[in-house]
Amino acid sequence: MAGATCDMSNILTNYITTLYPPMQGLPVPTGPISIPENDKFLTFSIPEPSSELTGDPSGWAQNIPNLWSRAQVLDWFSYSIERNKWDASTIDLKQCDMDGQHLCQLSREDMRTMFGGLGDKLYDHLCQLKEYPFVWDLICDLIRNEDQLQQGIKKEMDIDFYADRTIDPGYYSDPISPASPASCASLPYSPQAGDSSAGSDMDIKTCLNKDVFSNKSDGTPNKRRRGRPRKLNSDCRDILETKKSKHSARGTHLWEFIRDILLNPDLNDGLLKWEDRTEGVFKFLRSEAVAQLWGQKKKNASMTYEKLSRAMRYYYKREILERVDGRRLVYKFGKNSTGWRLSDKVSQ
DNA sequence: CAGCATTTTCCTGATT
DNA sequence: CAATCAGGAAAATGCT
Repeated sequence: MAGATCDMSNILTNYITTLYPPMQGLPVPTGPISIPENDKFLTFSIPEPSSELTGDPSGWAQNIPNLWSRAQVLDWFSYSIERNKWDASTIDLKQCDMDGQHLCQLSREDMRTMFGGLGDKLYDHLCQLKEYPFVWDLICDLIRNEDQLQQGIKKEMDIDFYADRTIDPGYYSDPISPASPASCASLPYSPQAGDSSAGSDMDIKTCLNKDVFSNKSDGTPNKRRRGRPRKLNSDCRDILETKKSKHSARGTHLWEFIRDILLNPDLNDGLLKWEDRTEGVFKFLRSEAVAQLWGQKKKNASMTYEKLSRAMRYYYKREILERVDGRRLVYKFGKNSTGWRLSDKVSQ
């Protein structure tokens, strides 16, 4: 795959923004990226993104938030205010004077107190940025597995990259939100109007406005949820979803969701663990927490491990998972799953 | 609109 | 006993 590096880097850039809408419009890191391959390193060059806005004068997007300088923090605030079409005069800029480390220590509540309705947006975006390194890990993983990369790109691009540039807000609300252990994980499920990170520019303002008053006034068609209707009562947690945009599944099937958590041990806050990395055997450590996250992704607060596991069992027949007998909470990836293997020695 | 894919929900019964 | 596992059924939603 030596000669293909140039093409590959272009593809990668597209791939990233396609797969991770939260990164849309963000400056993608440029320059060389090295991936260990056997005992040498392969170096790819990531070109300047050709996308529209690249408003990042101080380079905050090139770094993880923790490492931001005061200037970069300030820049990020400006960017966010602009991006959310927020009225800058309502923000006290003195509050923005802090370094990245300080910024990262703020809780969602802090943000709300300091920045009102914008607080949630800021907090969510920050969570995404913290996950940035993970995105690169994933990309590296994909590169190592050329097959998978090709397939993935083809699939994703066929579907929506060339089709239209409208990003489905519900699609990638949180790439791997089990990440951000300290911050996001401890949050109670917070059902903002629309997905908070629903970055799609088109209705971000609407979302913001709804956020403030959001009481699920009606008028919304209120579609039914996927699956057989619940029997009744359960939990009348109906604070959810103001509107359900399109669908959310595409590209994020349950097994992929599980795989992606597994692939990111640093940020995988003890949710799942590999039992046998090479064989693809893994175990749920916090089954209900994983189910909740899955539910969050699908905007379904009533997801439980019980139901999630039913879906997992359906994978046996399709050989996406293999059965592991006698071991509770243990599953194994099957031959029809991809993207989890460490050394999928790719044929030349 | 039909039919398919992929869940989601429920349920009964068996195991751990 | 509480969690899980096993699957069958039925139903929902998006896609082709």
